[in-house]
Amino acid sequence: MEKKLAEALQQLKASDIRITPQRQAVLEFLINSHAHPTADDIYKGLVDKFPGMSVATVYNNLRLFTKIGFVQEMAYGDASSRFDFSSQKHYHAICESCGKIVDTYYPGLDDVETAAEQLTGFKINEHRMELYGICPDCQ
Amino acid sequence: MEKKLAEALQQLKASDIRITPQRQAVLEFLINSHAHPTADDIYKGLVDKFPGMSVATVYNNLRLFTKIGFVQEMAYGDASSRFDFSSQKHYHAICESCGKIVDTYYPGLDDVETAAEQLTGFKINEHRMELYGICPDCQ
DNA sequence: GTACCTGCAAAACGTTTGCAGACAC
DNA sequence: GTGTCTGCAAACGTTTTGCAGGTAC
Repeated sequence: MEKKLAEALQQLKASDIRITPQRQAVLEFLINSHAHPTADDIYKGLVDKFPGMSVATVYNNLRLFTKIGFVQEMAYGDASSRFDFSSQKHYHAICESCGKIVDTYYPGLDDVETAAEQLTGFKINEHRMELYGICPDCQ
Repeated sequence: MEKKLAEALQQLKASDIRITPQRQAVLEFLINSHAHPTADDIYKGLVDKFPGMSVATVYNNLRLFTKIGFVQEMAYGDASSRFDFSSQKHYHAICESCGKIVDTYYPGLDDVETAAEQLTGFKINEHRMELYGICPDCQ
């Protein structure tokens, strides 16, 4: 875990992006969180440690991290976007009852991309998938 | 096309849902549109024919249609949701440059659902997939 | 006639922006 | 010291809400 953070910080430094305490805290929160937090979750989680913390700062950094590829923004129907520190490729199983999001893995869906390229003429870079259903707790 | 509309109206009638002119117009717009319109697109497209038309009515009906399964809401990052009259299962190819959304088809991804069920314990009902890339026009 | 639907306006909500001061480098 | 980042508050755009009147059945 600490390794991921150190790697990420190093990449920031290499890109001439300043490492402010707030920025590092947002990054740390994302790496340590397994709950796909919203911007507000992150804000609420950090405002104790950083009393003056602003939501704008959270959004600023989330946008930055998304742009450089550290995190993925997920905007699934719900009111607010969720953010995912994506270290490896995975899909999301979303509970239609309680809204919980669980990571799930499935290999070998790359041929979908080539198939779509032939069908649409797009040059596909990546794909995402969401599986909707009922989680064990809600069944 | 008219067939789809008639079928849909019949299903509404069978569900004891009133067929108001505005409701029918929203439905018709969705069926005839191949452009995955936003709520505002629909409103703008209908306000000429229905001078008093309210956005609230558009949203009311979109929510209703989503609930009974006529349409799918797509909330992909953009500011506003898009709505898709889904007659058959398909996926979306989204251009990262211009935002265009094109339908694409790919068979036999149902085993992903069963795999996810075993991994997560979810009872999966459906899945969606988005392919991100660059469309022919933007390449 | 009655319940549901519409239109209107205001409000709520998540997110973005402008700006002045602060701070990482 | 400089340019970027932060915090604050106001603004923005989309969506929701409450309510009074209207209309499909």
